[in-house]
Amino acid sequence: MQDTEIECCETVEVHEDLLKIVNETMPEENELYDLAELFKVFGDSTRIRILFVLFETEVCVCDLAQALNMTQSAISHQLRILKQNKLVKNRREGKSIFYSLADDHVRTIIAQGREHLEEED
Amino acid sequence: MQDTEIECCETVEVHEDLLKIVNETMPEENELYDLAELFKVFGDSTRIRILFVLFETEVCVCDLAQALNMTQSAISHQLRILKQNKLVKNRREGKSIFYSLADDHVRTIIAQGREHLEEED
DNA sequence: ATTTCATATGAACAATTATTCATATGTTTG
DNA sequence: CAAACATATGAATAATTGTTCATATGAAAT
Repeated sequence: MQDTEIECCETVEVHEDLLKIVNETMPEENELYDLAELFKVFGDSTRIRILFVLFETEVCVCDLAQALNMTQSAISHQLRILKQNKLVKNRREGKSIFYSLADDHVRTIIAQGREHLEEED
Repeated sequence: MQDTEIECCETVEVHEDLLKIVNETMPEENELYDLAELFKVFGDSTRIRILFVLFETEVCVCDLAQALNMTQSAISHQLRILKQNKLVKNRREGKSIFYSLADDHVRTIIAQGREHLEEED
């Protein structure tokens, strides 16, 4: 237990509920951190562009770089981040490495994001 | 039209498809940007914590600050960002301002994020 | 009207991050 | 085995961002 004396802004009855929420329904600190880390991955338009390509087809790094008009290095760095977060997987075929979507949550998450944007005034 | 000579990494047949994808299924530049901006909002654990509280109840700034053990200023800055992105709305009641969820996409997006995390090895 | 309370905001600093450049790894071909 | 090709990675730089501190706004109470 902790020193939880709350006496701000005259709101009296909400406090116990609030503490209950924070203690019971709030995920653990490391899950919150992981969630934020995951969404950071979606928070870059280069990575979003890569994902939109992968929604349609598997593709190698070189083609991705050309299609998105970026350097191979920049794309490679971003693919690494996508892979670390398991949004993307890859396989080797000769000299090339082909990337594809790892997971269908990616589609859902981005679809929900788009819906949210559409509903703006 | 543009100078689209592609001759990298011996992959020959994919190129036309790739260009078709990039030209036809890829959202406009500003939508990509807006999408990334939206997900950046979810990419901070303080804002995630705020949203988890708002999943359960409407709450005023002062109580939020106390519950999350942060300064009023820090919370206020983050609420501003959440509001600008229409994830959150507010109403005045006397001296206090109460914040609540603006939209149910927020729940879906975060739920999908959690599901994705659960599926990790 | 002045003080108090709740919230908002601007400037500054520290920390994080995307891209570039140079180079390393690893596979294939000669 | 050496050269060429596709990709990965480390260091450096520039840009972005979260928090703090100080202060401003705006409503309520005395």
